[in-house]
Order: sequence, then structure tokens, then C-alpha cells
Amino acid sequence: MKSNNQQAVSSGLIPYAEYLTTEQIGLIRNSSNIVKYSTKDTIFKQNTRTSHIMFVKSGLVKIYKEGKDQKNIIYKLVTPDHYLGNISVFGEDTFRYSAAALKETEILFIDITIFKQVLELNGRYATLLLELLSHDNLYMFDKIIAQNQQQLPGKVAELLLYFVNTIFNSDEFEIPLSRTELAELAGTTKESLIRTLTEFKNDKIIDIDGKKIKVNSIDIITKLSKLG
Amino acid sequence: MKSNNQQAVSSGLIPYAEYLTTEQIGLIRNSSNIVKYSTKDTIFKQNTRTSHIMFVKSGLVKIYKEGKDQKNIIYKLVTPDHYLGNISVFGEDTFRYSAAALKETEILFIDITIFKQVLELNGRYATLLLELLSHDNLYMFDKIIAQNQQQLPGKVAELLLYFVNTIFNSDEFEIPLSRTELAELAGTTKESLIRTLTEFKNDKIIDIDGKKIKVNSIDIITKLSKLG
DNA sequence: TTTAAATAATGATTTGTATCACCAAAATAA
DNA sequence: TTATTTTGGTGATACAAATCATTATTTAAA
Repeated sequence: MKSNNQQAVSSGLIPYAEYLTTEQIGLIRNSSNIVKYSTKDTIFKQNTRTSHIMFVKSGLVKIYKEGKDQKNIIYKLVTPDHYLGNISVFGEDTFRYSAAALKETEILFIDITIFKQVLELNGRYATLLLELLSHDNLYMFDKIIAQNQQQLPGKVAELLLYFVNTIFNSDEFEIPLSRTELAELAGTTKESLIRTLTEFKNDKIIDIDGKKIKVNSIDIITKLSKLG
Repeated sequence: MKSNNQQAVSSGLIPYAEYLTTEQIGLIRNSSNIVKYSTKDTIFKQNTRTSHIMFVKSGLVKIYKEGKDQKNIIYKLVTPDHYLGNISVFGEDTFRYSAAALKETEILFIDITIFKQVLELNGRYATLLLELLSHDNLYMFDKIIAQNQQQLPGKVAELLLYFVNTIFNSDEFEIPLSRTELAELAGTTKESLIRTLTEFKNDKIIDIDGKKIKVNSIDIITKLSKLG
């Protein structure tokens, strides 16, 4: 954590504060701080100890597993107003994966002990988190399983839908990821990803110019993702 | 749910009852019932409404996704004293997958509304579930990702380790699954699975006789699973 | 029991995509 | 600026595993 980048935490910044009492908000606020990261900064590394709950305030974060010979797998991207890593820090005392900022990012750090205290005091809040966690995990689960079963066109279609529906909420966007990273997210290799994107471009399903992508036919992309 | 197979629920049967007050145990007990299933019985089907939290009391359950042309994917098996489906019913109002009994199985059904009431009253219990859910999901996550990346020998080695370490806690066991189901769990095809098992048998790593399997060298199997 | 259906096993063939090799272009450092 | 590294892109090849085809074996039904 970079102490030189910290800033005070106002109560409005506490996630889902409407479910908390003033006292509980105070508890969390006093054990929280915001840290700013620049593009490509590491937020945490796998196998280090989990001491904080992290909540993305702004920016974009990739959650990834570091494999041997630089073969990473990107699990997911995290957009603002989401807990980092599905709050899965509850399950283990060390991180199972790493996180890095894909652009200028602000993270709210909350001391895990204090956070657990609040949860135990406030069943309503704990239940809310349980629902968030469940939802998130089901979604991720399906995504991974689907990816597993699909072949290239399906995988890349799924990737594009992920950007359109979940990350950017738009059919036109600029991806802050390299081709290699896109492949790591789609579950394939750089070469295969590029080839498939080029095919989609030739078929006029998408326009692509460097990191700028425009999805022309979400219908076709959706069909491809379902077809596998 | 088969009402003819129900039976009364004693307080000792409530999961993690030590975290609950007498009153809360009463609440849950009054809205619970146990249902018995025979081998191959369906417990629930994907896309049906979730109205109960389910807890496996005895037996063995497979959680699977039904794909087109009978191509199922088995996510996991659930052994006694575990919630069905990672309590993930919190996230959605319909099941995302199906469940079926692999042998004589008893399931404790708890009304979901009552259960949520108790959770909101008891932050301690909710936090416990949050931890269970987190842990389970991290585990599953890693398992699926690992499987995804591995090739045949690694996948089958992983499958065997799953039985040895998680399901049977023994290096000798009788699997209540067909070869097709084993393949669905390992993430491959029936033919490839059989071939790989035969190879392992020829290499004396395992003994296999129908559904009876004995793992002779967990060392080699572990190496194979790590090697990919 | 005999018949039918489901499951297990093995071989031959096909195919998708990872891997390898290489070059172009862009970004970064010197 | 030039040099160096990283990223993007294309073609040729290799290979693992899915698919197809067929037979054996077990299990369930008539």
C-alpha cells in the first residue's frame, strides 16, 4: 500500500452505507483509506496476506493468476463500485490471485478485522454481501464453464459481450488491454485471438482500429457465443 | 419435493446450530423438512425457482449443467454436511444448474425466507456462511481454472485427486458414476477419459476394476496434476 | 431365460488451435 | 535522434484430443 497516496475517507464513500448505522459507518471510516494507483501498478500479488477488504472507487482493475512462463490467466475485470475479488478474502488468509490497475484507479481499503466486526453486528449488511457474493460467483462460474466448453469464435464472442454488457455498457469502446491480455481473458493465445478478431472484422461483425472496437452486430455475436 | 418421504427435523440436524440461539433454531426447524432421494433421482432442475436452502445430510449429489445434445457438465459432487450449490441460491431466484442423487440421499430443506430472516438477525451466522461460501468458491474457481488449462493426463489426475482428497478421503474407492459422468466431471469425453485411465492402469499408477479404483501412487498423480 | 438397452472399451480419422518462426509497427529508453 | 524493447500481426506446422465407427460387456426389461 502506498501511504503517500492516501486521502481522507468521507462517509459517502463507504459501500452500501445505507445499510449501516452511523456508528458502524464511523468504525469503518476510521479504519479505511483510499489509495491511488497508476496504470499497470500492482495492487496486490497472489500469496501475500489479506489484511484489507478492497473496494474499487474509480478506474479499472484486472484480477489474474500468474502461471509459469508468464502465462497468466485473467479471471475478470473489476469496474468501480465493486468489491475486489468478490470479497473472497473471507475464505482465505492469503490472496489466491493478483490484481493490477489497467488505468488510473482509486481503491478504498477497509481493515478486515473491523469489517468483520461490523458484519457480525449487522446481519442485514452481511446478508447483502452474501447476496452480492453469490450473484458474482454464479456469474463468474457460468462464464468460466462456458468459456471452457467453447471454441475460438465462441470464446471471442463471449469476450466481446463481456465488454459490451458488463464492462463498458456500450457497443463501442476502447480497451485498456493488450492483445495478449485479451487472450488471457478469453482463454486462448494471442495469435488465435488476433486471427479471430480479424475474421470478425472481415465479416463486418465488428470494426476494429487498434484498441478501439465497435460491435456492429450484437445479434451475430450473441449467436456465436451461444453456438460455441 | 416428495412430501411422502418427509420426516421430522430434530434440532441436532440444523447446520452449524452452535451459532444460533434456541429461538433461531426453532424458527429454522419449523420451516424445515428432510426429503429422501433414491439413486438417479433429480433433486432440482435448472431454471426452476429457488424456494429452499438445501443441506446434504447423507448420500452423494452431483451438481451439473445440462447442455444441448445431452452434453452435460458436472460442476462438482456434494458430500454430507455441505450446503447444496454453495448456498448460491442467494444470488438468483432460479437455479442455474441441476442436481441429482448419485446414491440414497437425504436432503434437509430450509425455507429460504425464514433462513434469510435468521441471517439478518444473526450477523455471526451470516458471516460464517460468508466465509464458507468464499472458501468454497475459491476452491471451485481454482479447480475449474486449473482444469481448463490442463490437458488430458492432468485433468484425469486432478479428477482422481478430487476423489481421494475431497470426496472419499481414501485412496481406494468405488465411484457411483458412469464413465460418461466421470468425463463430464473431468472436462473431457468418455473415450479420452477411458483411454487415460487405461494408460494410468498400464503404468501401474492405479488399479481399476469396473467402478472400483485404487490409487497406488498419489505422488505420481499429484505430479501429473501439477504438470498439467 | 431371451431380448433389448445402456455402458465400456479400442481403433482410425479429422480438426481446431497451440506452437513455432518471423516480420511490422509502435512505444519506450538511451 | 537512434537504438531497443514491447506489442501487433500473419503464415506454416504439429499435435492433442474430439469425433466417428465398431465391437464387447454389462445391466435392465420383457
